[in-house]
Amino acid sequence: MKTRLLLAEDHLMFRQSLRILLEQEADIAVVGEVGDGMELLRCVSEIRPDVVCMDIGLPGLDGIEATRRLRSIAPDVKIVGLSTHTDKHFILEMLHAGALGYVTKNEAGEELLRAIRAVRLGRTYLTPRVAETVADALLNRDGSRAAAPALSSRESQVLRLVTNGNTSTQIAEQLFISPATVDVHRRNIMRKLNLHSVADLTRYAIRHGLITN
Amino acid sequence: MKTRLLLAEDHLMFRQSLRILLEQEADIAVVGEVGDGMELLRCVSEIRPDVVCMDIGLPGLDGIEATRRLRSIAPDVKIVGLSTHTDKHFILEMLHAGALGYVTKNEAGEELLRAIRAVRLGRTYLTPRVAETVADALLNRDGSRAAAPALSSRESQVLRLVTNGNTSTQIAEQLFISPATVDVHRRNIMRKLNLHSVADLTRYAIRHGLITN
DNA sequence: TTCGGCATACCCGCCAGACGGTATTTTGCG
DNA sequence: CGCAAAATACCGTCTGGCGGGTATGCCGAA
Repeated sequence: MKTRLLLAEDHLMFRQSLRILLEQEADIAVVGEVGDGMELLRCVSEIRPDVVCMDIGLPGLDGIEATRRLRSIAPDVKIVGLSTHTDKHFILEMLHAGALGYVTKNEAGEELLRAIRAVRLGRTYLTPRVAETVADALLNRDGSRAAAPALSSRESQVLRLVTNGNTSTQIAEQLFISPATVDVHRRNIMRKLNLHSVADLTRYAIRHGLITN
Repeated sequence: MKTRLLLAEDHLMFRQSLRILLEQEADIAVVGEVGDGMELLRCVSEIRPDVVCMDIGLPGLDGIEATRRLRSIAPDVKIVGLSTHTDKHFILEMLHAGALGYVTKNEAGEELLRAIRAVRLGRTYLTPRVAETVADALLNRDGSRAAAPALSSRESQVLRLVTNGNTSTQIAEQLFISPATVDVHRRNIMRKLNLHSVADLTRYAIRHGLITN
């Protein structure tokens, strides 16, 4: 019995070529392709795949949210996260949402095959590189916090102001606190998020909807 | 005689599967794969491909700069730009740098084949969607230019690197120019755009599709 | 109650960002 | 060919980003 696979990936060209790669394998049958999260949820009950390869960057409904919902409507469908991101944030969110495997697009197709075969059997599979990232996150003492490096409300506020182009002094004036305190907040934010420049912070803030663009 | 093709694409998995897709064609032979821009420039004189499929998001040396340099060291090699971006900035920069074709990853593999076959003959090929974007850009020149004064290609490149979290020194190393020059570029960018912090630049770059999020 | 997280605040230093000039070479275009 | 623009490069100054400490009071959870 072949593994029934569904590809959820927004880049058509990648999806097409990945399909060809996967169908060269004797034990895998690609039974469907979708290009966005809503489409995935609509057709999964009809297609009944064993495994879904889920890109994180899906339009409409992102891969993490799609995974969460897919778990609730079809708990026996196994999910492999597939992404360009090596960022631990994405990996942990994806696993927490219910993915059993995670592979980055930087890795060989062989890795994806391993992941598909493992999750098919209900096992988890992380590529060595991904596993390393997860291990690092766990060893950083904050096992629970590492998944969602939650900022305090004050820190979020400072982050928002920093990424809107304010200097520490300007922020201090707006919040009626000392510039030194703002500085400490910013440093704590950077430590928590493992980011080290205003540009990185700004991209993070936009990605997480803290500021509008 | 088959078209000798070289793939320059940083995501290994996409590269592998694209290779399989392309090699199903009788008139195409994939003669090499590289994962970054410097590697491309090193091996192109040895491999002597007819056509290079160039991803814009190459690490080390981005696709636009790699295209520019490739044109100077091997002018008879035809280049197809390949990117996730549909933004006119990227498309125009890439074409200006010397690419004959441009295809986005959102499109079918068939489009890439058309582009490869066209540029092999020295013709240009833009997918309909890309052509539309280019046409829009040309027609809307007044409005867009007035609102946002055009950056030179070098300036766009520096802006991209700055807003990706690089320091002037790092940028200088990547572009093989002096940090002082990078500094001048950044100041010119800021003057032209009337922006005065890295955070502002980053939001601008994201808003205008110069960098991904 | 003790420990950790949070918010507040300050010390230090280093270096990069921001902004002001000036000057040369290269290049694109009419 | 000649000009304008771009790209290259250096000279300053000064502020702020960034990271290393340390310390205080408060609060909630173990």
